[in-house]
Amino acid sequence: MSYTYEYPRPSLTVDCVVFGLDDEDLKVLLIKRGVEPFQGRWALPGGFVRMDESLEDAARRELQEEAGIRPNLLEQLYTFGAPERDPRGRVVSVAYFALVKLSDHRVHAATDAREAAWFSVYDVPKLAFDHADILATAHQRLKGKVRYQPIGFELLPPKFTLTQLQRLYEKILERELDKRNFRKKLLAMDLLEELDEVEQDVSHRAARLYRFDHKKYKQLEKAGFNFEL
Amino acid sequence: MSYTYEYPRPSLTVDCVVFGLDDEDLKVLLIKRGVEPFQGRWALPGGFVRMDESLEDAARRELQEEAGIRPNLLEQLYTFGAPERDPRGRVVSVAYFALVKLSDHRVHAATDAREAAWFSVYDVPKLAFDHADILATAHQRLKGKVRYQPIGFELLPPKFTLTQLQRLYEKILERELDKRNFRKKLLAMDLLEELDEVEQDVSHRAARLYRFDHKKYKQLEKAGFNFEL
DNA sequence: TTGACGGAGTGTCCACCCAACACTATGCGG
DNA sequence: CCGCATAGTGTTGGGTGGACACTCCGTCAA
Repeated sequence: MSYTYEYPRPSLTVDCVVFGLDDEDLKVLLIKRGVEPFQGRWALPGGFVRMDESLEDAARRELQEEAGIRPNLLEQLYTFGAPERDPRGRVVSVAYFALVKLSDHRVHAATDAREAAWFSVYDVPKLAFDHADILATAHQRLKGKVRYQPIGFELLPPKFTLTQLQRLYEKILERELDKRNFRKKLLAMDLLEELDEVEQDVSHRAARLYRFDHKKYKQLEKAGFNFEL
Repeated sequence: MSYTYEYPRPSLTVDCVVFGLDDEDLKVLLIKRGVEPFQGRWALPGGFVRMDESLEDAARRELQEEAGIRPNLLEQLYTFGAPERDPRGRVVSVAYFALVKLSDHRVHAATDAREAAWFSVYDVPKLAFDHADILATAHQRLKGKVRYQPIGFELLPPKFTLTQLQRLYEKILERELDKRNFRKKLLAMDLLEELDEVEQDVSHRAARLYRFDHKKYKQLEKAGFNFEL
């Protein structure tokens, strides 16, 4: 089977930068390449776009196939099209940006046929293609976006403590925040539902659990409310 | 001449949303299509990406060819890849966002071989393909971006009055601003060079001219300064 | 020449938001 | 029951943003 065109066409791929958060660090999902080029090198999950699927569908499909992941948040990041970015020829890649709750996915990624693993974004091996550029772009986007959109919650379990949330922001923004000011601000937004539950299995006073109220956020957003910091 | 591949490939195009500003309104550049599909319909300037040029180079080339325009600012906007967006088959388009000083380009665009014209963004004819979506995305980006990056200056002549600048923001943001507060804020940023010149040919007191200091902005930006509103 | 018109240019006050800052409360474990 | 680790809680001062109105100046026409 082959396909013939009157003019030459680039290949089109999608690549995904999937972030997760655990107790130590902000993590990114990588796949070890099984074939040339860059065989054995770590790379972002991704692959060729099929003719009958949208770009976002392609990204979701590749994540499902390569790592068994269904992200909570998936959005287009940037399209990388430098002529020499792939040694096989002209390949243009539409990069996507995804956030997952690591607790849901830690096992999955490691047990798939292909070798997949979470790496700290501060300690990433040498990557295939221009994937280091893509990762850097995504990391920058995360740092910028987290401040004015409530996407941090996509990285936490559904029920979380305010301290967990604060740690999340501290890790992503790479600076320390004041506990009292942080709580004041978050609670004042009225986006967190205070649960009648506390965290379990801790050897000290247990903290109260909260849940992010997506519905209320959508309402407030329509009314012109702006999440910030 | 023909090109054969083992797997099918989408076509890849770039489309450009070029904004300009004149005394009345925010304008966008459109080209009248001379061929099917959508012959005679207005569309964004754009075309196919060549195998040896980057995406941005393709966007610049198309703008030059179709409208004789070299934009002051050109950045990638979003990639549109819905399977049915082009009746000719699968065509994925990388959209670019551009700003020009209309005074430089008003004539050029109208005198080129192809029919090109500036339309108010509030009164655009029915567009070809999904170009209305692309335009809407670009317009939204402009509104968002203008508030926290000093890109408005790319729409004005090199020397401008504070009132012109204020009108620009009012048109883009679609709300009125307070004159004193606006001046206070802009001048406090220390990014405008006060010239020893005033505007000419006005039938009232002439306003002082200013110039945007790109060099100083780059310095301040490195030092962590954030332009805002 | 002078008066009217049109837009240029200028300062203050108040309300709110943000950053800095330290102690008490509670539950667990030894 | 005592120590430890983390939870949880208010006040203050400085700075910023928004509201607000009058005088200045150059042109043009009577």
